Amino acid sequence: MAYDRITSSDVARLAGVSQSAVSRVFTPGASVSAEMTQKVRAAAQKLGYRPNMLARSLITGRTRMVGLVVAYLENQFYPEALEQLSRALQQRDYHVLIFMASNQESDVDAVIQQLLDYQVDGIIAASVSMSNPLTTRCDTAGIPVVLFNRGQEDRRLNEVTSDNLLGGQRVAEFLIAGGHRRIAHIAGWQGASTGRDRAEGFRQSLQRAGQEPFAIVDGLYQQEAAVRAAADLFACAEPPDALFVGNDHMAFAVMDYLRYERRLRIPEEVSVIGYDDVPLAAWAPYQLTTVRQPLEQMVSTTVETLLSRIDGTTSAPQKVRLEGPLVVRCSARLPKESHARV
Amino acid sequence: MAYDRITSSDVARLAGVSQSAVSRVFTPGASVSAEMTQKVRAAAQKLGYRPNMLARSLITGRTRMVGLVVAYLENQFYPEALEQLSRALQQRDYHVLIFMASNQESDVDAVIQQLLDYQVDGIIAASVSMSNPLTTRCDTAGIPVVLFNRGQEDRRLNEVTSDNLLGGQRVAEFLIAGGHRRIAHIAGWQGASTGRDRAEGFRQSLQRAGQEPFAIVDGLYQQEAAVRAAADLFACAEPPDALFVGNDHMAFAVMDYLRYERRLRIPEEVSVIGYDDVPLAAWAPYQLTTVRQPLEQMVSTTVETLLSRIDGTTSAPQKVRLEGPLVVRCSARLPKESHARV
DNA sequence: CTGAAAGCGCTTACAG
DNA sequence: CTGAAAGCGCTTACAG
Repeated sequence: MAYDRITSSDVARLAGVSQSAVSRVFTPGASVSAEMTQKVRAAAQKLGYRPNMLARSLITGRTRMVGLVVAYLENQFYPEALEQLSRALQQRDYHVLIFMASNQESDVDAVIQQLLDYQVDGIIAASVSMSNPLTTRCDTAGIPVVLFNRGQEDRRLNEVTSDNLLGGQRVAEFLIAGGHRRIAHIAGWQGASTGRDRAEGFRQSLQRAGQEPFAIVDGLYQQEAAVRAAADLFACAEPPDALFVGNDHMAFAVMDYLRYERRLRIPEEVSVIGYDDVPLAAWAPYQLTTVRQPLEQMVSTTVETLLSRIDGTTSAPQKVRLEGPLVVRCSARLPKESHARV
Repeated sequence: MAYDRITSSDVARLAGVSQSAVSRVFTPGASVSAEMTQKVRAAAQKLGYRPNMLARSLITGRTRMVGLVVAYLENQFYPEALEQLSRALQQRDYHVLIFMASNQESDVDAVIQQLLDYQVDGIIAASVSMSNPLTTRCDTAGIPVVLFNRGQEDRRLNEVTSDNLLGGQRVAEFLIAGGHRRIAHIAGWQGASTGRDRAEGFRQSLQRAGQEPFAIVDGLYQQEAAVRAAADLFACAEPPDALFVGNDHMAFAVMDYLRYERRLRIPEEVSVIGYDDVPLAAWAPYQLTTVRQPLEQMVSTTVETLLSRIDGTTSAPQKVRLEGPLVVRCSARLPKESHARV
């Protein structure tokens, strides 16, 4: 290094005390006299000294870094989650090492391995799944991981999701109550628990009401795929009168397609309901009726869960499912006796 | 630690070699025989050993971590930038320590100080400014910082921006050519170089054409402030016939206000032009004419600049200004002899 | 409360 | 090419 950093020994020399004393002054809870504290702080100040976190971490076994794995930031839900997660962690004096991953498991695994190399204290995986071997690695290394907005059948993994099954049910019920009879679902990616659960809830409620779904197609959480699906759905003579789209992100693209390409009026000619309630859903051009994911709660639960596992307070992995309301706006026809359900 | 990690000594013992040998096998470019490599790798494999990056960093003085400071992820420009920046860095085997900061300088400073504590190799500050003392700290510590999408008068800082002055000029010229005579500017935050430069370019071109701006008001890069400004502008008898809005994010809110609150048709009754060309600008409801920020180039330039400064290849800080085109869509009236200028 | 010493898990001259 | 040893910048028992 061309630049010589200032170490605790430099401070000790200047203050005329031992290096251990300097260390203690910067270790909360260590026993040091007021006089010592003052002398050391003065010297540290003068030299611009700050403890090297790396060296500290090597000994304490704690880096106060949390790894965050995230897939795509295109869907507005994720930047929001990322921002809130970061802020919450920052507030508790944890820092975020971020990794972008594709949905491919091999990619996720590589990324998590690197996180482990950096000795993060815990991992938050947002909307990606982990392989079994990697989960084992984290487990034996004692690094807790919590899955954010994604479920996976592994008891070693913590999970925070919203109640997607219930959400899917509510959408179907609302649409049925609105008098729709040809209800289709452009589903979230069926490789993800969220996509599957929402579809399953939808299916259940329809069946309970004695209706057949018009169709259920996988939109893969991608706008292009969703629009293609919509195009197929509306190519026939008797198209759907309602569309449940697996998330808001796809729903926006579908709405644009329906209005601008097919010249359909929403909700007069076709109702559309989304999932997530991202900020855009409330904007004037969309006014999307959608199921809200309780982001704040999801974030705080995720952070609490992770930190308490890091502290060793909680021993058993938790699977938390949070409820979110259907937010009624103008993209879907209202039930006869319209009562806003927020 | 309840969990004992596997160290190079463990591997050395199992392989029957020295600890240094193990280290060499995992150090690219070190001289080791094929036989040694094979023995060590086998043992490492068996134990699941991976070098501890922290310990390595302590010696090498390089963490291969880059600090990224970002303010708000609400404006779609930033998640995009963040994603691309992360991926580019990841590809070059650097990792991103992310911090959210407000626009307050004190907050930014605190955050950067923490980045320094973690011994990051370099810092990217997206749309935030740094105080002088902090810049000095980074400088004496030998930590290069590059300002992304923000300029600041300090020769020690690297900078990557688009040519905001030119962009502002082009917008004004386009609007003038379109026959507008009452052109207002809801500017980007005047506390930021981007906001100031865009406004200045706008002013210059108007003046050159012998026009007075209808008004220039600070929109603070916030949607609420921008809408308030628009409300004021349109409260009078003879409102503007064109609006240059300081970024797309504000422009969307302003368009919604104009259309849904004031029932104005765009561009028939009023033209709107934005800045950034985020993905949303191309969506059907907006079709926003806007100046593109060449994000890919900005990202790659930022990464190149930072890494070459980290490597010590480049010694003098660079200020790079990249040009971006005016993307003509449908939110602003076209000049008489309409020739698409992309 | 304070200091001398050991050690966290590595890399890197230094001999051989 | 390989090993023994020093050392990166800290924390933390251990004596006093």
